[in-house]
Amino acid sequence: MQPICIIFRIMTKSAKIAQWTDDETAAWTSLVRANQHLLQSVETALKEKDLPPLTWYDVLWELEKARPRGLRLNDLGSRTLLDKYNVTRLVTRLEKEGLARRMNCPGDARGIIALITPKGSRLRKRMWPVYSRTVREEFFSRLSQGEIASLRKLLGRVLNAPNPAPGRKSAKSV
Amino acid sequence: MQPICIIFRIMTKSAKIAQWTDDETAAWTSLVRANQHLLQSVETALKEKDLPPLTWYDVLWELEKARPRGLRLNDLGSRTLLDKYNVTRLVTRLEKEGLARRMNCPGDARGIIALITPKGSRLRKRMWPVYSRTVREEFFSRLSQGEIASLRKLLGRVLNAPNPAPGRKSAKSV
DNA sequence: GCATATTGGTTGCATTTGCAACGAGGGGGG
DNA sequence: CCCCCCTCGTTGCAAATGCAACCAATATGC
Repeated sequence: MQPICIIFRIMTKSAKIAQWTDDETAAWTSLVRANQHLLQSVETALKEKDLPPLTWYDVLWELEKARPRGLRLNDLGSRTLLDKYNVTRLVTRLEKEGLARRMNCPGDARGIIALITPKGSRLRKRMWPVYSRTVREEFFSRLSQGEIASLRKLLGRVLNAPNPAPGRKSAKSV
Repeated sequence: MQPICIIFRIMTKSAKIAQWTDDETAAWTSLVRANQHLLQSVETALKEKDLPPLTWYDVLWELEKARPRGLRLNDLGSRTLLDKYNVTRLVTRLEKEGLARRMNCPGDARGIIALITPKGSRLRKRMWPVYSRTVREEFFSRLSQGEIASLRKLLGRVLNAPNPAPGRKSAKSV
């Protein structure tokens, strides 16, 4: 009724979305910073022991789990959230180090299957304690089990929401 | 008493740290993935509107807040969690686009102060709605206010914990 | 069956990042 | 004042990343 109300209405049209509460701001920055800090710690710890970066671990781990049949590069990419050109080059590098190898895909002539080698397995096993211990020290040990569970729930909610892709929303890729 | 117990004891010596519960694993991967997904969404949204990447926003925003006295490159780096060589180059790029400028630091001849220009301010203002809306849609809107608050609390705990000495796991760092 | 789109993977090029070394300036102890 | 060491910012070089074009193989439409 009063002018102020009208102004408020008009403002909210465009500004309401743009305004964040204190909690929202802090939650967002904490998320970004916590993640960055943790990843940084892991990378540093790995480097200290002359071990390759975390991305290598992720790939090796996926290949390890996919043993012995291996994994299409495409699937490897979607599991590790790596773009395909990045997968190509990462696998090439792993291959060069003897940690993985490529194989033609039986059913599909354009597909390539990546396999982990014994050397790759051994490297992954050496990386794991460093990775694992850092995350425990910097992350898990600072929260109770219950808190970890609720963190899982909350963050999972952010991820599992149906995400309308720009342009074409796939029905559901579950 | 039983052998199994002894084996367990021995195992835990080295393996306990390395073993993650289901909740721990899921919490960690959710954290990494949620963060990655959100940042990716923001970057995509910005690119769609032909706007510069998120790092530019962060820097511009810090400079905006530091107006009109500006900010030492060093401080700018610590606020944005950027390495110093990265700050140097980012500011150079901004300068080249007329979004910021450098100034000698009065009290300290080796210091450089970065200032935002009006053009920089305008750009930041144009970026904000895109940034803000994406985060709201993909993050805030999927949680209740209470959940956001507890997320803030939990993640804040991860960040604010004092640097613990390695080898000593605090029983409870609450 | 053939033209056309789509998928899977690779590669060249430009941009960005990480690392390590450097130069200039400042602060403290002799 | 001089020397040593530290901080601040920059830069050269190597590696990683993003983008877009590309080829080969498969799926789709007529």
